[in-house]
Amino acid sequence: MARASEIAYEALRAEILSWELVPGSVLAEVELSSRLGISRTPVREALARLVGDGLAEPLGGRGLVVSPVSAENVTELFELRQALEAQAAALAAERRDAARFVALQNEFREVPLLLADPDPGRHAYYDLVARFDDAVDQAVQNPFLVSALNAVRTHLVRIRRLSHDNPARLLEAAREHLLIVDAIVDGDPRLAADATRVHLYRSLRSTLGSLVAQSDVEHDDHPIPTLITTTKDATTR
Amino acid sequence: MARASEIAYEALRAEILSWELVPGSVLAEVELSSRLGISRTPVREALARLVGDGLAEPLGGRGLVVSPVSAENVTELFELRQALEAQAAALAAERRDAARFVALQNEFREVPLLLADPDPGRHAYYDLVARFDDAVDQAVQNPFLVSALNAVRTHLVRIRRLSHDNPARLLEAAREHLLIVDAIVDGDPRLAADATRVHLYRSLRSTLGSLVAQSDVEHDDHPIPTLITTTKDATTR
DNA sequence: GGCATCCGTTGTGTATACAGAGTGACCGTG
DNA sequence: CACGGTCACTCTGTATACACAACGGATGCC
Repeated sequence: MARASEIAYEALRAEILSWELVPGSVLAEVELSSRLGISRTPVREALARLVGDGLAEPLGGRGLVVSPVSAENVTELFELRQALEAQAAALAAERRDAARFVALQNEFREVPLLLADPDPGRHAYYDLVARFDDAVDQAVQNPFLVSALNAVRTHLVRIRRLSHDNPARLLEAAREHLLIVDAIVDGDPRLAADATRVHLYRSLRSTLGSLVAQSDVEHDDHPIPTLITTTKDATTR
Repeated sequence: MARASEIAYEALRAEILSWELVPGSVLAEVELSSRLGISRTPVREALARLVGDGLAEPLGGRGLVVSPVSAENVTELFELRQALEAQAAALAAERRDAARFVALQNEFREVPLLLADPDPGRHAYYDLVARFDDAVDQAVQNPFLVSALNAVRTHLVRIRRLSHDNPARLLEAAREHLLIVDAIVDGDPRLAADATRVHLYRSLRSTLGSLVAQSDVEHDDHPIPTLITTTKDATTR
């Protein structure tokens, strides 16, 4: 059995990323320690790591809450993401193992067949993107860059629960990804970076559109101000 | 009086950045708690934050050490830094408060006069660069990007102690910075990003040259393998 | 009836005590 | 003399107990 603090961190992180703990939820140490069946000490360590990840933040100097998610957050996050992923794609194009990306190339070409079935194909596509990200991480050979990318991806997981990509968008995204993979296979850093920026620009536009739409729906049905807020400051550390 | 864990974190962080704690130093909880005059609990919290910052790392699963610094680290760090600072400069060019950067422009123009006195001018120049960084941070209005930049700058502080910039390099750097400021004042994002990449490329070359030279000196005088290592893995989180 | 103050409760921050595991040294044997 | 085993020590990980500060409610005064 691993350390209790590690278990607590993984559990809380998973609950936050899966929206079981919605933004704004209070993270009380005693409540969590009793719920997780461990003492307060490892819970404190887990909470400190969550604050470091930007998933939790202090609330008025007393207590912690799950950090909010807003449209401003998404735009700001994508500005960072664009810089990181464009650099990663460029470096991957220079240092890649060609065979591995040729294999990914073939997989991305078959995504339209994959998405014929709407729901199982969705997850298969997300798995493929995850494998692409792993391949890029290994190709760049840069712990600093990979660490920063993983931090961004953590926040993206929460956002993905907000914006439900429609099948048409997924097909577009697959074509955009394929272009990135092509550039990496060709060893063209400039094109890889530019194709990445194109993909992320369209992805952001799609995400924001989905956010606004869902925000309106929520507003009509039952107002949940904690889900989509217009808070401008989400301190990430 | 602030929290003891905060004091411990700031103290240890300062000692690591100032090379009072050299890379490879063991960070034992009991020793630190007695030295800092506090109990182990806040020390543990401080150490956890240092690991999160990448300033400390586990050693073989038992105990923590101050993370090493190597030439590979510097190159990798600059690959991340280039992506972040180029993006920050571009966004700053779009969103800047023109007056503030015009003031910086005048200051950078007078750096040659400043560096007439070698030693006091050095610190005055570093202060100017710090104010420039602050101005960029405020201009970009992006907590995620600023947070990532601060993480990189933390590591740069340690590296700066290794590579002593010579006056000629500082003059060059000032000219390069001035070009970045010019681009930001002109509201030219593309030029701001490109000028930033030029500056960082030359800065990296200078740093690496200084590193190798100092490494040789150290090797001749008294070998300190912990200072300049060829370790390829520096886990940053 | 409204507002201010006081007290109780709750929750964080810190200290200390305990358990388990790994490492090192020392002793015994081949 | 060398190698292996065992014991003890030291370290981290966890639990618990205590102190202080803040928030909320209730009560008394204006």
